[in-house]
Amino acid sequence: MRNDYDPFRGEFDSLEEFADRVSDVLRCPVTIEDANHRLIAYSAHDDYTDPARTATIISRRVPEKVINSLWKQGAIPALLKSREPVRVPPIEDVGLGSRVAVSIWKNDEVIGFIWVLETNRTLTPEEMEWLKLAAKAAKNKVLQLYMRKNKKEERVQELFWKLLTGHIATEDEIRAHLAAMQMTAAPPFAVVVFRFAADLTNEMERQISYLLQTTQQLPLPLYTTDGRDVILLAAPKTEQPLRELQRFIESFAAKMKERFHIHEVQCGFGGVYGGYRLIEKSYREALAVLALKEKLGDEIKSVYGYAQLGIYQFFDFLLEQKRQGEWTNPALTKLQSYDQKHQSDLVKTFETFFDHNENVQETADVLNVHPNTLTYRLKRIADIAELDLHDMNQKIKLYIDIKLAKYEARG
Amino acid sequence: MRNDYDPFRGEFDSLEEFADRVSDVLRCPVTIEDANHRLIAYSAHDDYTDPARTATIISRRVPEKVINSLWKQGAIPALLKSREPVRVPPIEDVGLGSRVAVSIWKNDEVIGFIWVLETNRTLTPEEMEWLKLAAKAAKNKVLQLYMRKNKKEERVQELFWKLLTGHIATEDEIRAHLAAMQMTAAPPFAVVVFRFAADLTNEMERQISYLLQTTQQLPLPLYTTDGRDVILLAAPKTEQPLRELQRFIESFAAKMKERFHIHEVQCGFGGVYGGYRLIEKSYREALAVLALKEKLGDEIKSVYGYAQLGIYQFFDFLLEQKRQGEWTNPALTKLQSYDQKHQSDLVKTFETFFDHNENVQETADVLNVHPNTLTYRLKRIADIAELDLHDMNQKIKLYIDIKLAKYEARG
DNA sequence: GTTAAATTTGTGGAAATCCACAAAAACCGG
DNA sequence: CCGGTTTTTGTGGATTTCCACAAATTTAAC
Repeated sequence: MRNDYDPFRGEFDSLEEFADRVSDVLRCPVTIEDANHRLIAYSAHDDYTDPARTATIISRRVPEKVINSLWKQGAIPALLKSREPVRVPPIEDVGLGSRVAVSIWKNDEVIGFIWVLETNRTLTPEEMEWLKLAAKAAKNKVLQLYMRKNKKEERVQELFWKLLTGHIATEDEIRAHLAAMQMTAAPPFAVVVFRFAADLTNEMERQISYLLQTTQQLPLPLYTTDGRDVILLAAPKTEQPLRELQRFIESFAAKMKERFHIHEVQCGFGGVYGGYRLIEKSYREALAVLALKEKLGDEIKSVYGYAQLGIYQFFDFLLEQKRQGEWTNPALTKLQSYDQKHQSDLVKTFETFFDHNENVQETADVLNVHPNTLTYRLKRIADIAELDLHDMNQKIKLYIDIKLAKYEARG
Repeated sequence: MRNDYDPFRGEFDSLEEFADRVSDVLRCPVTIEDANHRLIAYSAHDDYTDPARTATIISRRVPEKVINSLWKQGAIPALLKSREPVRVPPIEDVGLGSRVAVSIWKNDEVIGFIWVLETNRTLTPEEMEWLKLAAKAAKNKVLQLYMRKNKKEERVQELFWKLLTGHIATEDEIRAHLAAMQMTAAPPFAVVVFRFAADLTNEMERQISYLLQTTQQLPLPLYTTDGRDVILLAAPKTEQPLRELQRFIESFAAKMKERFHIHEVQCGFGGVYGGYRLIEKSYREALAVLALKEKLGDEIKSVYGYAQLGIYQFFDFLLEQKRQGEWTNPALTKLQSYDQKHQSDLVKTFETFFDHNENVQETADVLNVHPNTLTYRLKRIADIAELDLHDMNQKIKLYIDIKLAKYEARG
């Protein structure tokens, strides 16, 4: 093995040409990706490619499920840690044949990957060394792309902030801006905000950016950061945008935890609206969700969307009313004083019952009492508070007042 | 029979003396009542009285159930129509023996009654004529009482208005005033307002006053009128004041209808509070109930108490909020547009379901559909509105927004 | 006009609710 | 400590809900 031999010395006009060269040298199909698994270049004259590679080329990005399985399998973590090539055994589930990969570095940062599909042969150790040289040779070209993207990114971010703060004149103007940047963001939109425990470090920003770039659950045309917040514009594509967003957020939080060990991510998202001008509103709503979560904690732990806030949406308003006027709920007062006098838990019982959708069984389990005990207490509540338990209206009012009292105590 | 003979000629020091005289002449126990069936005087040296009379004397008023049965039986209507004596056969249920009664008139108005208990004899026609003379003879004495009462009544009303409008300094001051008027009104209080279709006539005022004076369901220490409104202070005596008030109002409305053919009485009552100073608040709340009933009509037809208004209590606030801000419920919007497009009734279905306490059977009956149809629609609603039907919070929000939209449309 | 989708109605079985009634157990005031 | 009240737990049976599945019907779309 000649250590000083480098088959990739010299200049290449484009990364495509380079990919072809690598492919020729290694006699295998080659794919070059950026740090976020977007396709940068691929070798053209290959006789065989596996389904994963085909899909990658078609959509110009590695399918998310492939990325996920490469994370689980350990290849990507390894590539992010070391400059050595990594061999990945076939993964049938996602149509992945056997391949070898190497990461492309700039200083201490991974800026891309080269993938070599081992179609009907296996790379020799010598060829693995060549692959490392290929990674080095690719560095400058990949970097150029990277810079170009960053510049564009800055302009886009500026636009995003204008949208978030409502400093944009007309819908038409916005469309013109987006077109100028080759953005194909189409309504409806919702603003999603992730809030971390502390201000974001560069490291974290990169990791977050990576997750956002690689997700394909829903289009995320714009994103930016603000202190502890990551703000993104999501463009749900299904008829059930809320569920879509919910799923995205949950999987995002899970990945942050699994892959980067970042826990304690709060999240909120605003309404899903059709117009660009309502992005501001959606942003405000997302922030409102986060503010409420801060206050109410567990109460709305699994709620992310403004729409799912339900009655909490107007709690700030009600609280204001309550504080200035003499807002009392005699029924609640009676229950509270009964609880005090008899050391009982009628208020909590009622609240829990409603928290669990008026389901007797479930509530009884949560409270560790017999179902009959629960119904007995409810009858008692009806007596004491002079409440008609068949009247939704009255029940709702009591429920709201209980929650409002809690809210007041904390707020 | 000597037509010019009058056994009751001459002066009497007191009505007691007069009652004894009548009793002597007719050889029967005698009771004299004012127009509201309050005891004015009774003959003392009687050997036998029936339970009804005993109760009347003990409590200084005719028991309400006795009054009720006398209305049903027809005696009182007859007495109010004619100056002739009326014989009432025994009514076992209420402990009423056979008796003869006559009304005492001043101009065209009945100001009292004389009751003669036929213990072990029956009045002769001649004695019946004497009884008519007795009624005439009693007139002046009864009238004096009447006037005295009216004067007091005026002072009391003035106090009541002060309470209703909050123009009273301290609790002590109020107690002093009440003591000075020999009023034994003790908290807790609630203000009840009956609102009639048109301004009250003198005739109606008398009838209403009659009903209020004769009711014994709960103490009504004060009352006054204001245009179409009759305002009263009620002092519930049980542990369940709301139910007590509800019953009172329903029976009052029923009696207005049965006895005086006055329909279309609206009613509202405010909170039940312990302090005199909160009478004003209770009054405001009672008026708020009436205002809401005007707007919402059937929606809250059977609601009288402010406490039973439930969520409607804060609808004015919410509406204001809705009108100034961009308050939208995308879920509701989606349902509405779906309804429009497919000529369906999803919104109404949901609303009805909640109006009927989430009871499938009942709601299906009301909507005239199969229960399974209802559940199908609910699932559909959950899909379209992206609503979690197991989340009380979200359901409540939608319900409120539906009602709020209705309220807005009318208000 | 045919086909596909959405809606309504039906059936059946497991689970849950509702209700009345009653036996324990805990609590309270004298 | 007793006796009465309140609270908890238990039992049983009629009714209702929940769910899945399917037939019948209506509606919408091409």
